[in-house]
Amino acid sequence: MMSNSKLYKGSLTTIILKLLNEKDKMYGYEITQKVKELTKGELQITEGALYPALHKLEAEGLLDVEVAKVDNRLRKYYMLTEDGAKETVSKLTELESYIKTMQALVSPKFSLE
Amino acid sequence: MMSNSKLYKGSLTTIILKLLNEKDKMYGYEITQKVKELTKGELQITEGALYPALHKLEAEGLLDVEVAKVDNRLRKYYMLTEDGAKETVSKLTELESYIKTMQALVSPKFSLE
DNA sequence: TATATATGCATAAGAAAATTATGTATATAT
DNA sequence: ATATATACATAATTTTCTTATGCATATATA
Repeated sequence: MMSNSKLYKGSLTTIILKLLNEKDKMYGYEITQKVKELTKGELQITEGALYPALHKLEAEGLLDVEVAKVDNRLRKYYMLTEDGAKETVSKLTELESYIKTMQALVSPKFSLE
Repeated sequence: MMSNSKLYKGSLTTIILKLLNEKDKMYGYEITQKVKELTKGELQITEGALYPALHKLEAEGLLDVEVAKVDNRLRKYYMLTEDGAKETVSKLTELESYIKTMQALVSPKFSLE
C-alpha cells in the first residue's frame, strides 16, 4: 500500500477479497499490477503490506493457495474459500457503510437516516 | 474511534479538521457528541483516540487551543490555525480521491479517467 | 442519601496494519 | 555487463487505533 493518503489503511483486505471475487485466482504480483492499473497508478500496493496480508487471510481460512511454476519462476495463486466469499460480501458492505458515514460527516447533503 | 469497521483508520484527523472548519471552535467532548449525532451512533470516537489526535494536531501547528471553565469544569477549545485551514482542504480532497479510487476498485462502473 | 450517569480531561499498554529496508532468484531488455 | 521486470519473503520501525485506567465535577434517580 503506498499513496499520498493515509485513508487506505485498513482497505487492503477488502481490495484483495474483491479482486479475487472477480477473478477466481490471482497471484501476489498480479494483484499489485491490477491495482496499479485500475487506480491509474494512484495506489501502489507494497510487497511488505501485501504478502503478510495474503498469509493472514490464508491462515484465517479465507483464502486457499496453489503453487505453480511459470517460466521457471514461482507463483502462488490465491483463491477465495467459501468463508472468503462470505467475508467479501461483509467487507464490501462495510466499505459502503464507511463511505456513507464519511459523506454524512463531511457533506451535510448526505445525511444518514 | 469505535465501530464495526476497521476502515476508519486514518479518518479521524480529517473528521476533526472538517468539524472545526464548520464551527470555529469546539472542545473534545463536543466533537465526540457531534460525530455520534451526525452518524446516528454508527461512529463513536473513543477518548483514547481523540485526545492524542488533538494534541498531535496542536503540536503540528494545525490547531490552536484555548482553555475555559464552564460550570466549574474544564474545557479545552480547539480552533484551526491558518495552516490547519489549508490542511483541511487537502484532507477533504484526499477523502474524495480515496472514495473515487475505492469505487473504481470495487465497482467497475466507477472507473477512473 | 447513596449511586449511577453524564460531562470533561489525560495517559499507558498493547494490537493491528502499514512503511521502509532487505534478501533471494530468474528472465529480459539495453 | 547491467538495469529492469517478475516473483516471493521477512524484519525493524512507525502510525493509529483499542482497551484500560485515572482524576474530577454535576446531575439525575433509586
